[in-house]
Amino acid sequence: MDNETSLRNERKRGSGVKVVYDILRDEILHLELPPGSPIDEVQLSERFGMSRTPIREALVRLAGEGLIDTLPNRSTMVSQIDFLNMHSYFDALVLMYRVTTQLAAKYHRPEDLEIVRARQAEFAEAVEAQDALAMISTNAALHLAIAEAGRNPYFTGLFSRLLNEGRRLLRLYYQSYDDRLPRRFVEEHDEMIAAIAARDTELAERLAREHAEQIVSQIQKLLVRGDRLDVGL
Amino acid sequence: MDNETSLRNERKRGSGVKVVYDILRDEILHLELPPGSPIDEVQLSERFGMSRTPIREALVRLAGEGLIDTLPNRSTMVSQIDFLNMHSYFDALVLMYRVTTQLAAKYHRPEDLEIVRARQAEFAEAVEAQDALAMISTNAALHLAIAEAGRNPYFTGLFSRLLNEGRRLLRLYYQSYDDRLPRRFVEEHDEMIAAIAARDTELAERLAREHAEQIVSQIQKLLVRGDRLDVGL
DNA sequence: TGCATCCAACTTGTCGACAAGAAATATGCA
DNA sequence: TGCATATTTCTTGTCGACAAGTTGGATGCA
Repeated sequence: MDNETSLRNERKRGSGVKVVYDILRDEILHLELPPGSPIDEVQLSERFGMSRTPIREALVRLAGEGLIDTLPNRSTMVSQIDFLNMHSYFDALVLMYRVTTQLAAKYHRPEDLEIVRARQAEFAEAVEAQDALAMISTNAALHLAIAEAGRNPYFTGLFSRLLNEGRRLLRLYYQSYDDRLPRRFVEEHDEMIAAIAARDTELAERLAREHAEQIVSQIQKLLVRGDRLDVGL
Repeated sequence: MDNETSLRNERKRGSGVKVVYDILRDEILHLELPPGSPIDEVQLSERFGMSRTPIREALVRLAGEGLIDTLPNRSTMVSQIDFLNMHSYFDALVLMYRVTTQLAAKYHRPEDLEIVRARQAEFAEAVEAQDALAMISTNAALHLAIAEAGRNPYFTGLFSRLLNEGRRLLRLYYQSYDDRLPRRFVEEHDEMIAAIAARDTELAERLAREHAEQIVSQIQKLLVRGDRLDVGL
C-alpha cells in the first residue's frame, strides 16, 4: 500500500495524526496487527511518509485507550487480550448492554430510531450473507447506535471500548460462528428495538440482559473450546 | 515554584512526561487551573525546563481523558464542566458506586480491607477537622480503594474518571459543605465496609446506592443554589 | 468614519538530528 | 568450553528550529 506515502505532500497540517491513529486502530481491531505485534516508530514514519512526531502522538493516544502497551525506553507492541480476567470484561459488557438499552428506551428521539433500524437492517443483511466478520462489526454498530440514543457519554464511551475489545476477541473465533444462533439474535434485536420504541424501560433492560448473557455464554463456549485448541491455557 | 525548572539536568529520561502530566492533572482537578484556562506549550516548556515535545505528549494524554480541549492550530484550554448534561454524570456515578461496592463484597481479599479501612480513617479525620477539601479527596480515595477490591479494571477506570470529575465539580461549592452531613457519611461508610467484609453483596449494593443517591441529591442542592448565585444558568 | 484587506506576531504542527537506555553481539578470562 | 564483561546496534526520548495556520491590529480605500 504505497499510496499512503504518496500523499505525503498533499497532507493537511494536523491531519496526519488522525490518519495514523485511525488506520492503526483499525488494523489492531481487525487483528491485522495481532496482539504482541511490535510497533516500530521509524518503520511507521517511513510507511506513512511523515516524521516520528505525529506517529508518536497517535501511539500515545492508542496507548491511552489500552490498545497498545509501551515499555519505557524499549519496545511498544499491540496489547494482549487478557484471557485470565475475562470475567471482568463480561461483567462490564453485560452491564453496559443493560444500562445503555434502558436509557435508550427512556431518552431516545425519533431520529435515533431511524439510525438504529438502519443498523439492524445491516446486521440482518450480514446474517443473511453468513458473513461472520460483518456480523461482528454491524452488531457492534447497532448496539453503539442504541447507546447513543441513551445520551450518556460516560456509558457510551465505556461501551464503545468494550465493543471494540470484543471485536478483537471475537475475530479470533469467527470461524466457529455458526449461522443458527445469529438468526435468533436478529429476532432479539427486533424485540429490543420494539421495547425501546415503546419506551418500556423495564422490558428493554430485561431483553438487553438476556441478549447480552446469551452472547457472553456463546463467547465463553467458544473460549473454552479455543483455549484448549489454540491457546493451551 | 522554581524548583521545577531547577531539576532540569537531573531528570531521568522518560520521567518528564509523567511529571508534567501529574502536576497539570492535579492543578486542573484542584481548580488551580480553572475551566477555560489557556494552556500554552512554550510557557509550560519554560516552566518545567524541558522542550515542547514531552509537554505535548502530556497534553495529548490529558486531552484523551477529557481534561483539556484542543482547538486544532489554535489554542488548547482546560475543558469546561458541563452543567447541562449533569444527569448523565449522576447516573453514571450512582451506577459505578453500586457496582464497584457490590463487586468488592464479592471479590475482596483481606489485604484490600486494610487499605479501605485506612482510607476511611483518613476520611473520618478530614470530617473531624472540618476540612472540606480533604473530605472530597479522601472520600474519592476511599471509594476508589473499594473499587480496586472489586477487581474490575473497566469499572474502576470509569469510576476513577467520574470521581475526578466530581472533585472538580465539588470544589466549586466546597464552601457550602456543612459539617453535619459528612458525619453521617462516615457512618454510612462504616456500614458499607462491614457489608463488604461480610461478603453480603446485596446489602453492600443497597447501601452504596443509598449513599450515592444521598451524595447526588446533596450536590444537586448545591448546584441549584450555585447555579442561581454564581453561574446564572 | 466604516469597512475590507493586508501584514505582523503568536501558537501550534512537523521535521531532522542527537542522546540515552536496553538488547544483542562480541570479547576476554578462567 | 562456559561465563562475565565490554561494545555495538537499535529503538525510544528529547531537543531546537522551521513551517503553516490563526488572530488581532495596521493600513488603505470609499
